[in-house]
Amino acid sequence: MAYTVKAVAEMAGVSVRTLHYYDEIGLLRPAQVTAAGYRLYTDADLERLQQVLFFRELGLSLREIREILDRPDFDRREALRRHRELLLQQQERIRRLIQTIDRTLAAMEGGEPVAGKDLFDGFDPSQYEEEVRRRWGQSREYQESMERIRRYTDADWEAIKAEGKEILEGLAALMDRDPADPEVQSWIRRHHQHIKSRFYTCSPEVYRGLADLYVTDGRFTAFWEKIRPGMAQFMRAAMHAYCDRLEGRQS
Amino acid sequence: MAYTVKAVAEMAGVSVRTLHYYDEIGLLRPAQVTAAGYRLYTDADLERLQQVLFFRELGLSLREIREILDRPDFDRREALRRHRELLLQQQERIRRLIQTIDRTLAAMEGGEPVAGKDLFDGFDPSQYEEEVRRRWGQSREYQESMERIRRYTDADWEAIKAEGKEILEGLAALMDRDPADPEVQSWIRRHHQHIKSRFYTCSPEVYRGLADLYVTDGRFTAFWEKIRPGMAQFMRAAMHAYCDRLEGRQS
DNA sequence: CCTTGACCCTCACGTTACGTGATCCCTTAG
DNA sequence: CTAAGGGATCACGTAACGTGAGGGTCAAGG
Repeated sequence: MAYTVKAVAEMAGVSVRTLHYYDEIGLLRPAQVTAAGYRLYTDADLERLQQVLFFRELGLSLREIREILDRPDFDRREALRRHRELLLQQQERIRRLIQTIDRTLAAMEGGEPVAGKDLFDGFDPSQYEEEVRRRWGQSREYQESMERIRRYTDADWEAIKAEGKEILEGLAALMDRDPADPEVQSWIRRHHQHIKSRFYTCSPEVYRGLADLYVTDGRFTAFWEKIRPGMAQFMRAAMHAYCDRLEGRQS
Repeated sequence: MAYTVKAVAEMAGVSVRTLHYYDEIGLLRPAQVTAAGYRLYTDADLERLQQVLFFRELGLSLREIREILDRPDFDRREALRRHRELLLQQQERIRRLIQTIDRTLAAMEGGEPVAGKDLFDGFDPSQYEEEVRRRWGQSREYQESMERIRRYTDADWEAIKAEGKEILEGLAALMDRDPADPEVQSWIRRHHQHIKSRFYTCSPEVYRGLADLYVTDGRFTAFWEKIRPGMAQFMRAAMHAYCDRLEGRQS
């Protein structure tokens, strides 16, 4: 019925120091202390610890947790709702940070062109080559694609680059429209082969992804990173082209 | 050409203490120190400070910023990309936390029923009454709606509650399907009047929102909070019904 | 020349939620 | 009786400053 610090620490998956600290700040006092100063915890203490850990997991401060647990008249729902608001703000902030980083990366990579085969502005396939090889190296499509690429001349690269630019601008134009719009569907079908030949693989998810381009950046990026590493960066370039167009700038 | 701490602090919008600290840790040493120990900053220092603040804004630690700025061979892009990964992880974590809070709130509110007119499980309109009155109190629809509600008997409330449950389950069933699916469109049209009479207002955005239900939770919530405070909670209840259905549980 | 007020400096402690020793005490098995 | 394996209490370290305390510097006005 009575547990020592070590026992509790192991059961709850926290350190002994943490229990000492919770005792110190009055968040979790052991039910009993022996003459020798040993802390002894009961099942009720364990239950309280579980609650503490739950709220800690949610990101509340220990002070707030103490308020919630000690004051029965404290409005827990209101506290949770307030905390939820904070989390939403953090989420929004992080979203903006990621956006800024993406723009910065794009600018940095625009500033120092890779001079050789920078297919699309801001998309450098060589950077992901290793991972791509690991994931698709065995597939016939990959082999064929590499073979094709090996035979390209400088003029070919120029043509491909121009074509890529066209695709980017097409994507930018698409984002205004309804994905169910037959014109959009037709555009996707028209460019299917181009995209496929360049990116080695194209699953049904990619089509849905193209139609889904207008969704928020967070989901957008996560989606593409899952489907195809490196693709997200290409898609972000398209996003930027779109934003530029919105702002009336000509790229 | 030489600025004192105060001048720099005001220009950059940081505290004097912050400049002291940056000097102390070697992140931003002033170009010159007078015999009396006064720090004097140059334009070059200001420029460096701008860079420091930029990276700080992105959430990098001061140690990392020092590495980035001091080592010209340091791969800034790689550092940014790594940081971006961290941010993505944080984002995912926060998303899960919010989800947990929502479930907790739903459980808490299920645990202590409001006993009176809890229309739908987890949706308590009285909670938002004040805001609703501020925003729509003047409208004729609101007045009429309140008048109707005032005349409801207990049996009416029971019926409405049952109907609400049906709508929730309908929504849950919808989420598997393509929003462009004619059946989905028809469902939305069928229930339009019901939803409208219950929520006082229904704009075209709401229809698009219904069709958009399958998007990620973050965007989902933000969208509904914008369209109609309190609606998000109702919609989340639908989400939970959906999840329960996925897990084979019957609610 | 002296004062006044604005500015500058260097400690040094407080913040959060513990991690990491150092040093010493208690309990129990062999 | 002893050794091992706890347990306890300091006490300092973490990141990025905020917030005084106590004292020096500088330019302008009397």
